[in-house]
This record gives sequence, structure tokens and C-alpha cells, in this order.
Amino acid sequence: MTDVNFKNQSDRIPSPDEKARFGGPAQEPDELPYDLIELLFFAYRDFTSDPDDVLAQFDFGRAHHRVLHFVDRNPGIKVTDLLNILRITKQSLGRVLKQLVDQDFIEQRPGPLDRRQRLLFTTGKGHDLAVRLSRLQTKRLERATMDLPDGAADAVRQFLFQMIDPDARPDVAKLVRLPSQP
Amino acid sequence: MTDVNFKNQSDRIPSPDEKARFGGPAQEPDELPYDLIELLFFAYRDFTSDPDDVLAQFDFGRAHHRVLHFVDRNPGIKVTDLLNILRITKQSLGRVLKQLVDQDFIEQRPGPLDRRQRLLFTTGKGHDLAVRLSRLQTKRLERATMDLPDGAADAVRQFLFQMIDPDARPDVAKLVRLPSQP
DNA sequence: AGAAATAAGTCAATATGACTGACGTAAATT
DNA sequence: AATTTACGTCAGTCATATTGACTTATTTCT
Repeated sequence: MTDVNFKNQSDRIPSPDEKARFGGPAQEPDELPYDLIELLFFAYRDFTSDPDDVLAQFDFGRAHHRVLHFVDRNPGIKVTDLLNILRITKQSLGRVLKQLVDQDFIEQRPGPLDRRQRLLFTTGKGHDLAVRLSRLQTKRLERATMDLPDGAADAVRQFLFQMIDPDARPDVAKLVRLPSQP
Repeated sequence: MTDVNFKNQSDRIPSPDEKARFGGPAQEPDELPYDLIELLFFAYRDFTSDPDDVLAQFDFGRAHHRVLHFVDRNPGIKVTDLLNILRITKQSLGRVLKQLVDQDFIEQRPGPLDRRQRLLFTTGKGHDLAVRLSRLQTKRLERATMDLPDGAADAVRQFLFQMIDPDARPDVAKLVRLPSQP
């Protein structure tokens, strides 16, 4: 047994009933770009798998990664804004944030203007981890964009951006600091 | 308060300490394509949100969706192959699969050659739901690819494909039935 | 100055999706 | 006949998320 993922899936024999009910896998007229749906699934699955291994060493999960990433990228971000980016509840954030703070990956400082706020910053340690994780994802992204035709990387950017809910796009554009977004 | 997602994130004032420690958000030399990392996150977040709403009406979650999707697309798939596609354990699959079978979205038939196998098929009802969910994702994908330059959609396909672990690519290519993969 | 709104944290209870490890059964393979 | 395979299942656990209610401190509004 190799460690290849799913092998003999094509060895299957369709049952008679199946042949009756299904006109082959793409019985919906090929209008449906199933391939993109599935490619996105697999691409994202593997995209998140690199950091997972490192995070496991710290007893962290993906939730920690997301928090760490956006805090590192947006030093001084407010809890409320982080909640809206991640689209999770205060309670969900609270747990992972507490762990990150307790273990000295993130620190909180009262807002200088509004002292109710607890602005979030990565510590040196937190920043290092954030960068380390980003590098992993970056490597994969670079490998994936490397041998694309000229300008294709920008097409990918545009595609991904347009996959986002229209009303969320302005905020994402700001957050992501897109090189040029019309 | 509008229902826009994360607004005043750019209104924050960097603390003195922050300015000392951070040379701005992109202190890592711009080698790191942070934008792609984040765009992928947001794109995938919204990509999965459309089906989620429908699934909730049936008391299903994303796990059900994935199973339903791959069974619908690969009628007669074996449990083992499905496990390898989804990269989850038998127990995790078991729970959601049981619910889908009990509620008549998926049916199991003994393999005609190997009677140990329980080949999986969507029922009419299951197929309808699968298509309905795919259409939602399809719409978003079409909107996103629509105004891309010529050939850009293929660049996106290639990009996504190359984001996948190299050793998983042959299997994905087979499964996804890519139009043309060199 | 007092009332209302906001930022953040917290409590309790719950759900979902995942995990490990062990075991059982039927059927196929050697 | 022994072993392997395909699948299912039991028991226990964990991580991540949810809702709703409540507290505290602080700011803003009137």
C-alpha cells in the first residue's frame, strides 16, 4: 500500500441501476463547472495542511493560526474588527485568543484614545511563528504560480477577489492591500 | 450600523511601541505574497457560505455536503475511496453517511463483484440536493470568472491544480476529469 | 450630570466534526 | 485453512464553533 491518496476509484463497475439513473458522472449538462468546485476544495485542503503540522507542535489549531495571522498583519487591531474578519463569535475568539495571550504569542494593550479597547499585537515570538507559517503557505503559492503564463498570477488574484461577497470586497481590498484594484 | 463586515479597521492609531517593532504591516520584504494567502482565505470562506445556508435547513453541515457531492459525482464509489478523497477517518464518515442514508439522500448497494463493498449512490432526492448546492457554488464561480481576460479561467484551473500536493495530483486529475492536463 | 451605547470579557449549555484505538463480521484472496 | 480486506461499530475524547445572558469599564449623547 502506497501513501497515495485515492487510487482505484476508477476501477469501479457501474451497476445496471446506476447506468439507468445516471448518464455518466456529468449528467448535468456541462454548464456546471464542477472541476473548479473540486479543484478549489483540494487546493484549499492542501493549502491549510502545511501550517497544521507546525501548529500541532504548539498544541494550536487552525483557529489559532487565523487569529495569529491577522493580528500579525494588522498590529493594533481591535477585537471587534478581528471578529468581523473571522466571522466567528466573541466566545469562539475568546478561547483561542486567551491561549495565545497566556502563552505569550499575542499581547493586548489598552487603546490610547479609547481605553475600553484592547488592541492586539503579536509578540516577537508570535511574529516569528506567524512568519514561519506564512512562509510555508508562500512556498506552495510560489510553486503554484511559478510556471503560470505571464499575467496569470494577477488573473488568479482577480478571480479570488471576485469570489468574495461583493459587499465584503471593499474591506478585504483594504485589509489585503491589493496592489491595484479598480 | 450597516451590515458591512469589518469597517474601521484602518482607523486605528499605531502605538509608539508598535512603530518601533513594526516597520509597517509588510515588514517582511515583499517576497511574501500575503495577498494571495488572504484572498484564498476570504474566497474560500464565502465559497462555502452559500451551501451552508441551504444545508442548515436539512440540519446538515459541511461534512454532509462533501459526502453528498462526491457520491453524486462518482456514483458507485466505495467507502474506502471516499475516505481517501475526504481524508477523514471511517468513524467521522460513518456518522454523516448514516444520516444521509437514514434520511434517504444516499443509498448503499453491495458490490456486484465483491459483495463486501457497499457502493454509494445518491437517491433522486440526494441528487437534487447535490445539484442545488453545486448550482449555488457554480453561480459564484461563473460571476468570478465571467469578466476575466481570455484564457484566465484556465490559468485559474492550472493554479488551483498546482496548489495540490504533487502526489495527490494524478488522483485529483482523474476524479475531477480535467479537460486537458499536460 | 445622568442615561445610553459601546468594547470587551465571561458564564453556561450545546452542537458539529473530527480524532484514536479496539473490536467484529463477512467475504475475498492466498 | 489462514490471512487480508471492506466495512461497520463502540467508547471516549478533543477542537471549534454556536446562542444567550450578564458584567465591567469607558465613552458618548442629551
